[in-house]
Amino acid sequence: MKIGELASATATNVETVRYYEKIGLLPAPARTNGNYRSYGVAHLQRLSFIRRARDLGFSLDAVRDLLALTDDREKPCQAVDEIASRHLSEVERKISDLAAMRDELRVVIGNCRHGTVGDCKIIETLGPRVRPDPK
Amino acid sequence: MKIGELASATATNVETVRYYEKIGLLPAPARTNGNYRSYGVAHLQRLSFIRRARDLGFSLDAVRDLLALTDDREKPCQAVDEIASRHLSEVERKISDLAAMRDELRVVIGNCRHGTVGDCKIIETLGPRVRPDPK
DNA sequence: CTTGAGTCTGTAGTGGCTACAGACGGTACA
DNA sequence: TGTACCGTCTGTAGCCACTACAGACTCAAG
Repeated sequence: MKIGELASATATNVETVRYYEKIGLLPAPARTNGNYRSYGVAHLQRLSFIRRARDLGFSLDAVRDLLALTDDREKPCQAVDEIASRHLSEVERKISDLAAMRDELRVVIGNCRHGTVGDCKIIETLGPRVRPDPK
Repeated sequence: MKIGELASATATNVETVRYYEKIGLLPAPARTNGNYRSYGVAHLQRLSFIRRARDLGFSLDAVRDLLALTDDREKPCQAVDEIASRHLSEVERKISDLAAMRDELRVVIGNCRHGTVGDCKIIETLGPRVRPDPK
């Protein structure tokens, strides 16, 4: 399988595949006579795993850890659970941060009376919350 | 006001203040005899605005646009409203992306039977969804 | 035999900072 | 007066996870 086929089979950019190889996430495949990368099923499986984990928001470091764990089938699953759970809390934290942003943005936008910038409530709300001379 | 005071008054890193100056977001201030940056109230206000907008998730480019708008008080507020509204939809999109991730992560983690990696449902769920030989 | 698509390596850019290194300024205390 | 120490200065490099080239090649179709 050539890199373009692998890439399209996994909905990945060709450049990204090469990047994963460079950072050691995907093993370097054999080469054809013309020096083209030649991938097998194992590569396809591994890249699919990586993509799916990335889609779920795992960092490349986390993916690396997960991949390392899959190599030893005897290890307890706990380490995997831990990585996933840590990531879940991270995602939940991001959601609540964004939800707070969203609520505040709605208030800000809701105040807009569509006049001029001079009496724009959005600008005003964004504007300086200056503490009176902390010095 | 020295850079450290400005920074702590706005909960910003000193490096970030200098970075904002470098990219033209914050005007270069006067210097003292010893070549220290010397800020006035206008800088404090501008940086407060920037920080608040950043806290609400606006990109530096959006902040730049907002700042440009605040300079002409006669302009209609519509442009401001547009930037903010566009940003709000962006935030809402991110929230729903993350919520989808969260839901899927919960399913994945919920499947964990705490055995060994060999029969780990997390790894399995993450694992290759290989379409049978697309060639 | 040419054309065009795919692939190769290597480097640089993105956003928004953050982290140094190495030199200089300013102040508090001995 | 020395000295210790903090803050500040400039400039450069690093972070994440790619993405976008440039310039050279391989290969299959017409």
